[in-house]
Amino acid sequence: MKNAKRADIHLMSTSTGDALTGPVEDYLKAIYALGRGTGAVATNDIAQRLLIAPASVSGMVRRLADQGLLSYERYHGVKLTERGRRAALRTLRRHRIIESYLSKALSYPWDRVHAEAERLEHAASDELVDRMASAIGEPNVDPHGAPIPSREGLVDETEYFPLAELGAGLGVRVVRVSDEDPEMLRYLAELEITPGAELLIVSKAPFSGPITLRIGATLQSIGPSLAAQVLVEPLTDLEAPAH
Amino acid sequence: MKNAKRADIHLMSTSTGDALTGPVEDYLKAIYALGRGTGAVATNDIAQRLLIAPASVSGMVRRLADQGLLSYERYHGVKLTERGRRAALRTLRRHRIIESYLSKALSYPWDRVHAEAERLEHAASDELVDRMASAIGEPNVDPHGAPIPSREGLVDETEYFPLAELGAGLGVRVVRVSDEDPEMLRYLAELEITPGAELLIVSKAPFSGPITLRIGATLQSIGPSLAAQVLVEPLTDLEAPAH
DNA sequence: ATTATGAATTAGGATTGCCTAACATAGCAG
DNA sequence: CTGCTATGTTAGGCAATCCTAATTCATAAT
Repeated sequence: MKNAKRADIHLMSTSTGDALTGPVEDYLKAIYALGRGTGAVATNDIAQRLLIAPASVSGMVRRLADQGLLSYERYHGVKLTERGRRAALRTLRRHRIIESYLSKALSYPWDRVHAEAERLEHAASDELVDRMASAIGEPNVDPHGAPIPSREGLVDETEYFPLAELGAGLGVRVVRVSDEDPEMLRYLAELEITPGAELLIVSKAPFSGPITLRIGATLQSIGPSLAAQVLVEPLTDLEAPAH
Repeated sequence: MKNAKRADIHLMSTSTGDALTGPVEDYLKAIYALGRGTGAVATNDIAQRLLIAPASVSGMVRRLADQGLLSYERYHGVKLTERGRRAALRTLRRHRIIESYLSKALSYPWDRVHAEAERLEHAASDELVDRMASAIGEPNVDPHGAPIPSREGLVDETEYFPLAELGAGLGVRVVRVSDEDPEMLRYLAELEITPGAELLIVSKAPFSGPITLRIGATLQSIGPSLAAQVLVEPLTDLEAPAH
């Protein structure tokens, strides 16, 4: 019972009594993202995502397993338990609500909401997050199009297509873009490639060449690595953009 | 140069390049509060305020001195340096802006804004805090009446009188109440003893007895320890409340 | 079946913050 | 001026996280 107070210091999220630290929440988020909810994740991939040495991940992962947040077999990767998954989704909800709130209520620039939310998600109480959500009308997606888990821990897990993988001639609607790189986000905004935008894949140069898109009235070419970060859904013929 | 990354983890406030941890910001705030800006502070008092063992304070205080945030002589208390004072005021500004924002923009209950701000102040960027401030019209005081330091680190340091120290017969305006105890705040709100309220000290029972106040049309008695938490300014005769 | 290669783990450290127990100092009371 | 009591400090530890270096394991290629 000694040192009982210790953990209070970086204690997070003032909520349903878990009390996870910031780093722990980050690990869970990373594992969730890498494993798409369920599915085994390699410790090296966690390390890479969090910019942490692989050795450090081994240690942390053991502790998380002890806490029942994930199951773990030496040398065989990691899988979130139901508790771990719920904790990850709670953090994800916080993150995305905060992003949405910053964007809508405070006109926070969309390329920077991610970084800000990355810190606030560990400090905001459930009450605050809920107030933010209701202040902006309980959105279902964040500014980058990522689905926001419900209070009950349900998420839309629909999978969309990376723009890079679809063929020329197809009309698509942008559903979601990757949110981490501010510079990329600024560029995408400049091209008007944002969630909801409709565009036509005009052509794809071979050998991973540039992809030409018609966006509104203009044509733009983007590289395949950028196109891989843009998730889209095909438009039905009925709603195909006029050409 | 090893372990250079370490500090990034709990790194705060994304700002003018300092990068103080949450605990460090808390120490500086405490020392500022106890020393009223300048003035020597006893390590024991810091310990008491932060609910930390005195021994722990000795250690931390040495580190803060090494970082040039305070000056410190063994056995003779602690004093903020100019840098320390500026850091404390920055945190104080964050705290109070956040409180004000939560209260005004999100209707956050006034007895809980303190606790929430206590965590957010270590995570919010300067940009966010500034956006919050301008969203609510750059307030000068927080919901409890505490003055908000300017971006440049200036604060109104006017001293007011604890209600407990003034004599019967005097008309006063409530300027500020202590913000830490939610229960007390709820009670004060119930009595309508909130910043801006005008009231008349009707009588003071001797031997630290209750103080009777006329608030609007009603009479209320409060104990001296509560009255010590309420700071007021005397009304000029011209604006004395009608009786 | 053996071995190279890459993935993952252990070993050994560092840092921040906090704790308890034991010791030291200052400052006043006599 | 001596000694008590307050207050403060050191000593020794622990827990969370991270790091580098060295080692172990899994597996695919010989």
